[in-house]
Amino acid sequence: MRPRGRIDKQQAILAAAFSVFARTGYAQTRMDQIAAEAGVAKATVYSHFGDKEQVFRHAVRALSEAARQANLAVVERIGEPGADIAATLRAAGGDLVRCYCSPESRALRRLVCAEAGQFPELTEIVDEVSGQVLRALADRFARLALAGVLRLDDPDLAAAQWAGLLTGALPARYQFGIEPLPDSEVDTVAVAAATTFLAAFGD
Amino acid sequence: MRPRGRIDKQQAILAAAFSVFARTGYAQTRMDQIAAEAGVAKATVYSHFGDKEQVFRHAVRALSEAARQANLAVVERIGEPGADIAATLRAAGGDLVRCYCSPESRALRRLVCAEAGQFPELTEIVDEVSGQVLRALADRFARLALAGVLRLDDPDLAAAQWAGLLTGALPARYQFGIEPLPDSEVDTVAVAAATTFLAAFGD
Amino acid sequence: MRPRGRIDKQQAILAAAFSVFARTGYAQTRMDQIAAEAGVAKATVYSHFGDKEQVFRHAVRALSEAARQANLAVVERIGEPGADIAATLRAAGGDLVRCYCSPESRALRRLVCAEAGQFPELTEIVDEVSGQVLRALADRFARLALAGVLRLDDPDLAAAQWAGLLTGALPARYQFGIEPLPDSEVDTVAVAAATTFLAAFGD
Amino acid sequence: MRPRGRIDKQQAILAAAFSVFARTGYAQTRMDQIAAEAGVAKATVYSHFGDKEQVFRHAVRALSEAARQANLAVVERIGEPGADIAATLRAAGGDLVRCYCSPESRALRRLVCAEAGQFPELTEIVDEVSGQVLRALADRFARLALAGVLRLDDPDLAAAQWAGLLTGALPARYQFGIEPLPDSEVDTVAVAAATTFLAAFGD
DNA sequence: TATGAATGAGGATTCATTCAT
DNA sequence: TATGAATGAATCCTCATTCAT
Repeated sequence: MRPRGRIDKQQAILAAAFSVFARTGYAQTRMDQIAAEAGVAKATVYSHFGDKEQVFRHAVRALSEAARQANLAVVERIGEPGADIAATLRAAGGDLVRCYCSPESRALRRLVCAEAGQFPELTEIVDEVSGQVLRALADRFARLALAGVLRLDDPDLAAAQWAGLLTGALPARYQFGIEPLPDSEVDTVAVAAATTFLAAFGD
Repeated sequence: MRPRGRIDKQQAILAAAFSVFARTGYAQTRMDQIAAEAGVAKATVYSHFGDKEQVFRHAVRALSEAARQANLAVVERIGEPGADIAATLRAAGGDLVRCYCSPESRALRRLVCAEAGQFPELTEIVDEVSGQVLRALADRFARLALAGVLRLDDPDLAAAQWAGLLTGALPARYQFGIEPLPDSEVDTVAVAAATTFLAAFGD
Repeated sequence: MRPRGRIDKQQAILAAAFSVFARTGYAQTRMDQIAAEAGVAKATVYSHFGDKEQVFRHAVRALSEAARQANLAVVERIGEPGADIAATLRAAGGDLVRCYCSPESRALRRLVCAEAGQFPELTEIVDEVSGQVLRALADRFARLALAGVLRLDDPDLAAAQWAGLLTGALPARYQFGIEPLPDSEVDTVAVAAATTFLAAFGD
Repeated sequence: MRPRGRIDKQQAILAAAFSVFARTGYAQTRMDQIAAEAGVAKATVYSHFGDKEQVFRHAVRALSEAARQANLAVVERIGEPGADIAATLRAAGGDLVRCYCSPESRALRRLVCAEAGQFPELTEIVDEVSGQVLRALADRFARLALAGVLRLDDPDLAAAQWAGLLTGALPARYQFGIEPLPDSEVDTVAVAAATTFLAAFGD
C-alpha cells in the first residue's frame, strides 16, 4: 500500500503540493508541509523538483490540466443535434459555472492571480487553457449556426460573450472566496445567460 | 516641506504601502520597504497600524475606495437624455474596461485574490464595491428603460450582464497580468458588448 | 484627588514601578507599563528618573527600606523583661518568617537576586539591611544574656544562627516562589527554631 | 575532532547555554551567543530545543542535576563510624557551604530565583533537589542517632536545621553575589554550626 | 515639567536549501 | 535516490530613549 517507486513518490509529492498550495497560497506554503503531507523527507522533494518554484509550477500546471479537461468535457456535451438549444445552453452554462467555481478552480485562480507578478508564465497557461475551451465552444457554436439553430457571424465572439455572461458578474466571494456557490445562483445565472444570449444570437 | 503632523505621516505610510504591496504582493513585502518609501522609521509604521496585516487591510481599503470612485464616475456619465444609446454604451463600456484593467485595479485584484484565504473580509469589500457600481448602473438602465430607450424588466440583471459582456472574457493577462491593455482590445470588447446588449435589451 | 504636584507624580511613578518590577522582573518590565500604571506619559518617567536603571534602583531601594522597617519592628518587640523567652522567640520567629516570605520580600529577593550581576550595589543594600536587622537582634540577645535569660558569648553569632534556623531551610517555593506560606509551616519552623536555639543558648 | 553527531551538538549547545545563561541571565542572553559559543548555527539550537524557554529549562535542569550530585557526594561522606562527630560535621559543613556558594550554584540560584515568576517549575526542581539532599542527610543523622552519637527524634528536622545554620545567615553577596567566599568565612560558619548543632543534638 | 510621536538598534524565530550518510 | 541534521539569510516586531510642542 505504501508508495515505493520513484513515480509513486513523484505523484505523492505533486498531490501534496496541489493540496497545500491550494489551501495556503504560494508564500505561506512551507516545503515541510508538502513533504509531510506527501510522507517523504523534505530533501526528497528537492531531489525530485529542484526547488520550491518548480514544485509550484508543476502543481499549477497539473491543476490547469485538470481544469481544462473538466471544462472541455462540458463543452463536448453541447450541440447534440435535435436538442432544444435553450435547454442545452442552460444545462451546459450551469455546468461551466460550477466548473468555474469549483474549489480547485478557485484555488488555481487564487494562486495564478497572486503570483502573476513572479510567475508570468502561469498567466499564459491560464490564457491558453481558456483559449482552448473558448475555441472548442466556438466550434460548437459554428456547427449550431450552420445547422440554423444559432445566427451568428463570429463564433469566437459568441463564445467569449456567453462565457462573459456566465462568469463575468459573479461576486468575488464565489470567484475566489471560500463561500460555497449555491445551486440557486447557478440556475439564475445560467438561465439569464441563455435568455440574453438567445435574444442576441437565437434564430 | 517635510511632512510633520501625524496625519501627514499616516498618509505617507498608506501611500507607500499601496505602492509596495501592489508591486510585490503581501508576503513578499517587507515592512522596511514600506517605511523607507514612506520616509519614516519602521517603528512608526507599527505605532500607526499595529502590524503588517493592519497596514495591508488599510491599503486595500483605500485602493478599493479609489476604484469605487473611478467606476462610479464612469457610470454617472451614462444616460444623458438625448444621446445615442449605442454610442453611450460603447464609450462608457470602454471606460469601464479601462478602469477594470488599470494598473491599480489589477494590483487590487491580485492582492485580494491572493489573500482571499487569509483575509476573507477583503473579498467582502470588493463585493460591496462591485455591488455599488452595479446598482448605480442598474439605476441608469432603469431610467433609460423608463425613457423608452431600453426594454428591460430587471435592471440589475441587465447591469450584471453588461458588466459580464465587458469584462468576463478578458484574457487573464489583461485582468491581472502585467501586459498593457491595447486600445484596440478595449474598442473591440466595448463595441461587441454594446451590440449584443442592445440586441437583447435595445428598443 | 488626582495627583497634581511633582512630588505626587514621583510617588505615583515609584509606586507603579514597585508594583510592575515586582510582578514581572526587571527585564520583562516595559517603561510603558510603569507609565501607564502611574497614569503619566512615558517621557514623564524619564524626566523624573533619567532611565530604566535609575527607576529600578529607586524602586528596589524603597522596597528594601520597607522590608528593613518591617523586620526591625518585629525585632523591637523581643525582650520585654519578664516575658517567657520561649514564647517570645516563637512569636517573634513566626513574625520574622512571615516578613521574610511576604510578597514584597519575595519580590525584592527575586529582583535583587536576578540582577545581582548587573546591579551589584543592590546586593550590598540587601546585606546592609540584613546586617542592620541582625545587629538589632544581637542587641536584644545581648540584653537577654545580661539579664541571665540567655547564655551566650557572641550575640552576633546567636542572631545569625537563629535567623538561619528560621529561614535557612525554607523550601524555595516559599522563599521566592509564588506559593503562599501556610501558617502551619510558620509555626512548625518557629517552634523548632526556638527549641533548638534554647537547647544551645538557653539558660 | 570536530563534533559530528547530534548528541555531540546537543551537549555542546547545552554546555554553551549553561555558561551564557549563568553569566548574563535569562533575558540578557541572546540566542546568537549560545549558538556561537556552542559552535553551531542559531537555527540548529532551535531545531534541537524549540525555543529560548526550552533551552533555558534544559540548562537549568542540567545545572540542578550537577548540584544534586555534588551535594549528595558530600553527604555520603558523613557518618563513617568511629570518626569524631564534631570534626565530621565541621568538615562536611564546610564542604556543603562551599557547594552552596560555588559559582555554579550561585548562578543556578540567580537564574531560578530571577525567573521564578515565569518558570515556576524550576522552583519545584530546586525544592526537589534540596529535598533529596536533606533526606540523605537525615538518613545519616538517623544512623548516627542509632549509633548513640546524636540524640534526636526527628532526623528530618535536624537535617533542615543544620542546613539552616550553615547557609541561612550567609550574606547575600556570598549567596548569589559575585564576591568569592573566603575560606575563613567557611570555617567560621562550619565551626559555629557544628557547635550549636551539637549543643542541641549532641550526646 | 508633561506629553504624544518618532526612532534606531536589536532579538527571537522561520524557512528554503544543502550536506553527509 | 532518500533522509535527518545543519545552516545562513531574512523578516517581523519590540522597546528604551529622544524630540518638538
